[in-house]
Amino acid sequence: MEDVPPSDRLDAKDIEQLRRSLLGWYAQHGRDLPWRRTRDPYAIWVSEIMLQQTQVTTVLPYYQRWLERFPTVFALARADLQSVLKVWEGLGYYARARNLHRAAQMVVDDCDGRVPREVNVVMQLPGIGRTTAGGLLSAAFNLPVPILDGNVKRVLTRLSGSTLPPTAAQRLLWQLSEQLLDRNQPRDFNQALMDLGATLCVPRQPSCPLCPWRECCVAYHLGLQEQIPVSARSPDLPHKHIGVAAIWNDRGQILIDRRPARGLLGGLWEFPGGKIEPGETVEDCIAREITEELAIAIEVGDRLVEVTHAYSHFRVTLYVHHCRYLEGEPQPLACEEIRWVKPSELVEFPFPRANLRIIEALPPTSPYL
DNA sequence: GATTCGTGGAC
DNA sequence: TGTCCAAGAAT
Repeated sequence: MEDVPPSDRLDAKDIEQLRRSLLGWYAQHGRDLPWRRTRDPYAIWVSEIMLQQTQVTTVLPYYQRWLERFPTVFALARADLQSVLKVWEGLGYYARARNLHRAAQMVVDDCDGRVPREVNVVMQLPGIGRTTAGGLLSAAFNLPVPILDGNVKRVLTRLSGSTLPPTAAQRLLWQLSEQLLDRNQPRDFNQALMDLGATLCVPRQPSCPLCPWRECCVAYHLGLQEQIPVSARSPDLPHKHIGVAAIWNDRGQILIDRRPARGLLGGLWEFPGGKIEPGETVEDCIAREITEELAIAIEVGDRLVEVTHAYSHFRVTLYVHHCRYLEGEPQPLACEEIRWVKPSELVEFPFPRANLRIIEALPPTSPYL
């Protein structure tokens, strides 16, 4: 409280007005979303995890498919990780799927399949932080637990006109979120707050004239709604160049490997390859990487496709070549598992997006037969 | 506290 | 076309 000057503090009347106006706006303009039509804590939990750093329109088809494939926490808990990753394929941040799977097993084993109602308990589950805990408990059980996701952060930063440095701002915003939260309707209030940020109080060109909080918004009255919150300049992303091998054996099968369970794209399958060293040709790189990682001999052939892909903190270009398998038993020296599969079988394995584009470019049969 | 985690929408 | 940024958490 020390960092909030008394003159800037909201009094009880302001708070009540803010709650009323927001809930009134939400009743008219709130979005109709599938996870708002259920009170099933598991379904809401799934939506909360999928929505982390991911827009609603992207999540919708995944959410429906997920609940068809894993309708209950029990179904998810007994599924194997590969099938879980397959349903998550394309959604990104795959640790979310691994954590959700593990957390489901914990809830089944320790809580008889019921989602705990205490913040401190749900936050012990992998993949559930403070914001997800608040979203889950308020939406599923109508419990008064605050949230602070990207939308709410932007809304409250503008409302308060805060220009504090990140750490202090974070404290203030959590405090505001908790202070404003309507104890009588925490579910609707939190959902309304997120809708406000997602539909009106957007990063660029917010629709202030339509905003129910216009009168109380410090940024609006200062004309700073475009400047607040201040956006951090993005650092230049490094660009990695990767040689990739589509290795065919004499049975028309192609070699894929499963990445280590943790870290980038953990547990997903890929075509083997590695970074092109300075002064190295793509062909040399592929031959070297395959020797180092799989301990087999190949002949590098024609270029298949070139794929550029942007991750959150770097870019890659994959230079993919057909390769003919010559000899040696493939060893999983830098991966978890190796398989020879027919092209038609590739759809059964979870791949990252960039590799799906390789699969699209792949001929239905080996070019060496 | 700073990094590391994907992918696509929007402009 | 490039850039920002999404219902953040884990390390």
